[in-house]
Amino acid sequence: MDVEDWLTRLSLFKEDALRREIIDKAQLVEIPAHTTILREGQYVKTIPLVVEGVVKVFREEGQREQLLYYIYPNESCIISIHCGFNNSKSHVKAITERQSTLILIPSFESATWQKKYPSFNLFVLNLYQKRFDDLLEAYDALAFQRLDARILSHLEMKRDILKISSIRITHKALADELGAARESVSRTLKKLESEGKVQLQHGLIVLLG
Amino acid sequence: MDVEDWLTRLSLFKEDALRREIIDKAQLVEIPAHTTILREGQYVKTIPLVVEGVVKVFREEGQREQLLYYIYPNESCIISIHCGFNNSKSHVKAITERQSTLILIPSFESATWQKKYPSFNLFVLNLYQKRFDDLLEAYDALAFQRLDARILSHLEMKRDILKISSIRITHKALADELGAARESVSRTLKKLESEGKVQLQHGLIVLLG
DNA sequence: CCCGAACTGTGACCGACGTCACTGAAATCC
DNA sequence: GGATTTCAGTGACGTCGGTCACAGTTCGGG
Repeated sequence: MDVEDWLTRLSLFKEDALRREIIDKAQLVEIPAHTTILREGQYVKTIPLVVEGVVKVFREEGQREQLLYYIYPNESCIISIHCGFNNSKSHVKAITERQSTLILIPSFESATWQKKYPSFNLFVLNLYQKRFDDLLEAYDALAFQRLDARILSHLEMKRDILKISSIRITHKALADELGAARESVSRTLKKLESEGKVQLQHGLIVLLG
Repeated sequence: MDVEDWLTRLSLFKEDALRREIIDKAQLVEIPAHTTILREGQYVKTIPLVVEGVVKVFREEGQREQLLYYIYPNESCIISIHCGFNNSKSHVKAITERQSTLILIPSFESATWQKKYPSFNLFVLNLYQKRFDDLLEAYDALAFQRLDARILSHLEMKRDILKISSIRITHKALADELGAARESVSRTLKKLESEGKVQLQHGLIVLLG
């Protein structure tokens, strides 16, 4: 599979001229799991379009991290586009959650392409919309929900995406994603288990109900 | 001042045809302070473009509210556009902070206008960018900052906008904007006063330093 | 100028969650 | 199959901020 194959499959960009420009200027990369693809304070020169795998985007401060959202196939990181536009630094970090395939599109073209190609403009716009929703949801969770509810909905989200109700994750990793302490997560999971909402095994959480 | 006058003054929309469409279909309204212009669960039919005054946008859940951002002159609420686009319900509330003048633009046109008029497209895009930043900042504050820091930066933000370092606000109102309890805000303000960072008078907070 | 309403200050208390310090259990690796 | 690393469970305790209950202060209108 090369860039052209993926573009055809994604059918995100309608105009032939746009596809040709992307094929010409973008490169396809395979990235192993748990690799940083965007760090804080970095100027962003490419838009990473995820075609396979998952990328996690989060804020980091000191020891704590706070998940913003995940990027799934067919999507990209709005923040890259955002920073490319404003020529500003990134305030977030992005790492691959597992082995992933990305198309790296140079971002300096994006403003031009948005003017020239309606489908590229729509792509960016849809992305902003989606991320805005994601962010609003994340904000909401932080502002109004307690840890038990946050854990549960986080797990449900994972289940819906992976389409498996047995989620392979350690308490530590879960805690990190939620910006919480491992001990609190362990305790809360125990509570959820006693309430019959999950079932716990070593390195594995099974959602019930 | 009518819609046409304001549009000329704002110089946000370049195309004559677009301006004519807006003048034709939009209406200018004066809204008193503290009036709800968008409530939760409502389908949104108009884009409120603020030309004078300030509008506060926030999430509400039970008794607590949580500020998302303010809309100042020349800006609009991205959520209205967002909901118009997806024909989805609003998840936020918006109220005027003071007497405000708005241009209400019917939102069902917005998708068309974005295709037809570059300046309208840019307007929407810039709005998404700005709000995305605002939201990210709000999220950050919630995730990583304690009340004293949040109060201080909130006040500084107000100062920068109003260009006055004496901010006329009650502790209750400030607490609401931060989604905190009044007593905590009062106590924290006292602490900030003893640290020489602010000066307190009845209904007034003066930023020092 | 007085009274009631709105605003502010403060103590007592509590709940949620973070931190520290362990212990025990599973998994992994020679 | 023991040793080591990683993961999970748990008690003790601290901190931040919310809630409750009131008291004191300031303001604005009749």
